[in-house]
Amino acid sequence: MANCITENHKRTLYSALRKKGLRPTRQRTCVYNIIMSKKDHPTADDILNRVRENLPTISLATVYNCLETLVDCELVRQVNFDRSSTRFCPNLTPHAHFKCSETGNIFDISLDEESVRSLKALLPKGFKADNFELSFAGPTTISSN
Amino acid sequence: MANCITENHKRTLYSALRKKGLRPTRQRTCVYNIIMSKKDHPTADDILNRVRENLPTISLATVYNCLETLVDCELVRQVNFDRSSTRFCPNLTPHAHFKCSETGNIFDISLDEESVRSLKALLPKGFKADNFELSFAGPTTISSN
DNA sequence: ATCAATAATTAGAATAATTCCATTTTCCTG
DNA sequence: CAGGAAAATGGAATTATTCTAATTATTGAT
Repeated sequence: MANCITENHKRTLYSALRKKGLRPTRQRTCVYNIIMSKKDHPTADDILNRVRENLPTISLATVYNCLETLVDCELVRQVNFDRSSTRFCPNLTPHAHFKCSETGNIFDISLDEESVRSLKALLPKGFKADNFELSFAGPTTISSN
Repeated sequence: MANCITENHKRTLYSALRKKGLRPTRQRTCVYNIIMSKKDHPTADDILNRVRENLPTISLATVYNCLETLVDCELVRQVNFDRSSTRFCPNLTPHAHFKCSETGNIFDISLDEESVRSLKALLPKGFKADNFELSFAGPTTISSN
């Protein structure tokens, strides 16, 4: 079953890479699988540690390169909270983020089409949003999503 | 007239600082005035350069210290776009930001009470937002606000 | 006004995250 | 399977920011 999911991911990854004339390397595949296999928001360093279980010699620079590629191919998303390390997110559906002020946990807050439309409607004439980022911070009683 | 505004700011600053038992130093006053005197989104480095016209010997560390103090006192706001330097914002009213993908210009998009309420209403039960950040990116035909 | 106590400023070193660079390795094509 | 392009690698470099230890400024009490 886990393999099944991975096979699906493989196809998604390969076709997205091919579309841009990029090669499906072991490193890219592994970084992508690691991100897809856990619905959280790891930093590049987290990802390095997880990937090293499979590819012990991968370097941090390569992790950064792979992540840049995956973001360019719109296979994963980048999330920034203030100045802390960039985090990476497997969720491609429209959503906001909530960072718990007590635990630091990050939650995806899914947004339906209507909410996205009303968000973009906040912009006055002359502004056209290609993308947006909405993040909340505060306390929560929820401990995981 | 410009002096008038500055006098107003001085009062605001002094009382906010006093409330926290902090001293109104020349550096803090100058950094605050510089930020209030132009409705843009300068980085710490921008602020250093502007402040040095009045206080040629101020150090970058002091600028960072002053900014931290001003943010703590809720006299100015901090804004982050991706990983680029933190920017500072004199606008304390509820607003979003729009970053022009062509020029890099940053615009404040003001939000009325109703919009703020509907933003916070996007959160499911169990989440309580102390604050939020909403930023858009894309092209615009507007050249300055 | 002066002084001591405390807070703030300063320059430069240190840190953290990320990017750059030069070299080596891998992958694809013929 | 050889040659060329792309990617991976380790380490150095860069950028933004914070820390540190020494100096200076501010304040409240005399």
